[in-house]
Amino acid sequence: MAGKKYHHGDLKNALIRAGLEILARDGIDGLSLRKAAQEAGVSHAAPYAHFTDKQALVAAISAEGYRLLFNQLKAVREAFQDEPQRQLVEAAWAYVQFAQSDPAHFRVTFSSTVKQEKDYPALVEITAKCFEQVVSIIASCQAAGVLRPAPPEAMAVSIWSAVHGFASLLIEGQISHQLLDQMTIRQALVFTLDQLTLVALAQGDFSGDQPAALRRLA
Amino acid sequence: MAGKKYHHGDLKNALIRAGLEILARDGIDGLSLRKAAQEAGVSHAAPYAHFTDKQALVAAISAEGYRLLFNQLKAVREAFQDEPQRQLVEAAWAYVQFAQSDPAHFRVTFSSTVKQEKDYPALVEITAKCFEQVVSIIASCQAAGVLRPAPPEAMAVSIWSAVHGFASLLIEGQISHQLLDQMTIRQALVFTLDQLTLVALAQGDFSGDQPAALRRLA
DNA sequence: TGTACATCAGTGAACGCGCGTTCACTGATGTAC
DNA sequence: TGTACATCAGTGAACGCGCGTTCACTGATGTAC
Repeated sequence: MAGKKYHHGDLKNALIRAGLEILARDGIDGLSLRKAAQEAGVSHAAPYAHFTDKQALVAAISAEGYRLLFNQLKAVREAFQDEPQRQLVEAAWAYVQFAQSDPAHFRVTFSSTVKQEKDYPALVEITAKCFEQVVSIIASCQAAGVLRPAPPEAMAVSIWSAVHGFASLLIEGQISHQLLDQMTIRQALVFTLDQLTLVALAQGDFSGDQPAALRRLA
Repeated sequence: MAGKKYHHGDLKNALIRAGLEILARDGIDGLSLRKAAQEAGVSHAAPYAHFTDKQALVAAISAEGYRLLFNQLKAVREAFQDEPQRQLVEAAWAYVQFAQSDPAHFRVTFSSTVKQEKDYPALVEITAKCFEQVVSIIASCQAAGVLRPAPPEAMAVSIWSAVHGFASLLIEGQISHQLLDQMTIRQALVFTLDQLTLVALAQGDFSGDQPAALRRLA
């Protein structure tokens, strides 16, 4: 769409996309406004027409991460409308896949460096929308007897903690290779969720042979 | 012990301590070799006599974090020798308190920036020792019927994920204020652990009024 | 349809900064004799 | 006990770098008439 014109046309979004590429390629410490400008094919001062400072770009990138996640969570809820326990598994899996596919973006998204300021209402809003999706899934799992009855916000924090911790430890390379030799990442995730639910998810899981994997480990 | 002598005497450890102070004060991006040298009262080139590069100092600081945690886990096991479920709660609590009391050190400790290299055997070793402590606690909980029977390494990953996730979300400011107004951090942690155990921890918990807190939320 | 002009997204030079790292050096320490 | 010397932990100047941010500017765009 945008050629080599003087006016770029959609530089703001181009800078966000550039930032995502830099994160994927160079990691979190490699992200700079100057590099984003260069990646977008624009002089290093141009970004200041669209972002007041570096933090504003980081906030936009973080919001983009939440937006990505929100869309996935919504899609999962729609795809498995009457299967709350499957919603739970697939939502968690989407979360872990986000972390795996772009660890630096995942880290930026959930880091607080930006958040404490209230200067980014769009970020706050999409964060809240994400959390609502999680709470909805949790509530429907409780209604279906998949999760214990308890205040859904509290339960959401517990489940989210487990999934977020799993994703974090995974991308930081902290999960023992011994374990990952014996089972797939998805199986390890479902095993973890299984500890939190009242019904056995693993047997209903689509990858099939988790019990065998566990037997091998024992 | 060390005055203003030309030879410092214990510069290596002084640099690690300096690094910890900088982390606490300026956060992860504020950590530099030059600042650590200054904080230790030494010229900015002096650290190179003890660390080959910046990464080596970071690795040492990470190892220090694991050492801290290891000591706490060991102390918990010794203090509650025949109460596995209390070991579980107090170990998790020690972990969360580490994160809360020094978030930047906590992040550095569990970040992989360094770890992939095998150049830091001391770091790898203390990491493994920490994980062993966790596995031991989990295994004794299983033996006591507090946790379901399953390969303890797999169970350890699940529990660790939940606790690590909780600690991470907490220090990134992601846990809803609404929830934290209704219950203490310890209560929220115990609630989470409760979802993972076969017996109710909350009632045996020492802070007492968690059920009331939950009732308030509902 | 054509022209004057306001708007504003971009440019490029310049600023000051802190960083990691190297290098020739120097001062203190401790050991061999 | 005293002296020569090797060792090595520290110094301070210097390197090159990329960064965030500002500033006077310029070129393209679109609107009023």
